Amino acid sequence: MAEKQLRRNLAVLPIGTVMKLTGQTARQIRYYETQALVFPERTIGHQRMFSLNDVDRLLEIKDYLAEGTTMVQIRQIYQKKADRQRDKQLSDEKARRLLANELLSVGGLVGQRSTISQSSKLY
Amino acid sequence: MAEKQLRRNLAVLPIGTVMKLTGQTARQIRYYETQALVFPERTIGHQRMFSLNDVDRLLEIKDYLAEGTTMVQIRQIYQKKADRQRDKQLSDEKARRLLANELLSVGGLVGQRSTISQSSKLY
DNA sequence: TGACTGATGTTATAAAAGCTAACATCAAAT
DNA sequence: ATTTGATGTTAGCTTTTATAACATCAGTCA
Repeated sequence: MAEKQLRRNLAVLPIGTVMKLTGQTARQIRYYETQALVFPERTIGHQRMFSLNDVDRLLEIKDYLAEGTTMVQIRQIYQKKADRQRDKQLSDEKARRLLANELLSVGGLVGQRSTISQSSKLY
Repeated sequence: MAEKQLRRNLAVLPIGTVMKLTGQTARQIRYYETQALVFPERTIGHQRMFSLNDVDRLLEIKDYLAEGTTMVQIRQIYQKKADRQRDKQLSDEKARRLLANELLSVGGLVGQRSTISQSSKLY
């Protein structure tokens, strides 16, 4: 019981759902997009589709605004967070590369892969 | 990182999303509803809204049909599952009642409640 | 104080997505 | 040869979403 979960970055929610989930108006949500605070995807017909991560961020934005934080400041907060994230990615990458070299020079066993079960790829 | 999850029975997905998630056509999904295999909720404007549980069930239905199982049979399968579930609910209920009585007759400490954190109720 | 800005409301108009209902198809069962 | 079960297709209508423009209103600041 209780197994598969929705990938948090999968854009599946229309704006109406997001309104209910966040208590924000469509006007607000769309405005936050123009301010580069959230980045919903679009359907072929241009309708916004949000992920759970988007919803979380909107809830955070709500809190920030309630504290009096301005949107420019909020954007900067997320920008810095993204930068740190990017740096971490890079250093992790470097670490992995080093480790891989290490292993290669010793055992030569890189490239082994276990098969991935089908069900885990559904959503 | 990675905390809040979507309640699996919260109806938030429009039929278009469900189509993509299941690979079924709107026609099929709606027909399965007429056959009492899924029970999406409706918006005020009568549009179907599905939960993750609904999506799981639709994927199951897909497998059943591929095996040649008929919809009547599928409905019966779910019916029996629901019946067993109901029985279990009832016997659990009885067990809890007995336990509560037990505790009452000894300590008299029933009715204590811990507060529920706000965030856990968002979705 | 008066103009400006930031955030949101409101309204109009158009397009996309969804709804029901009816008729069509087609393979499998009877 | 019919009937049945599952699905496709089409038409007409409703709901939801989109963009854009104008309105409001509180707070800031010269």
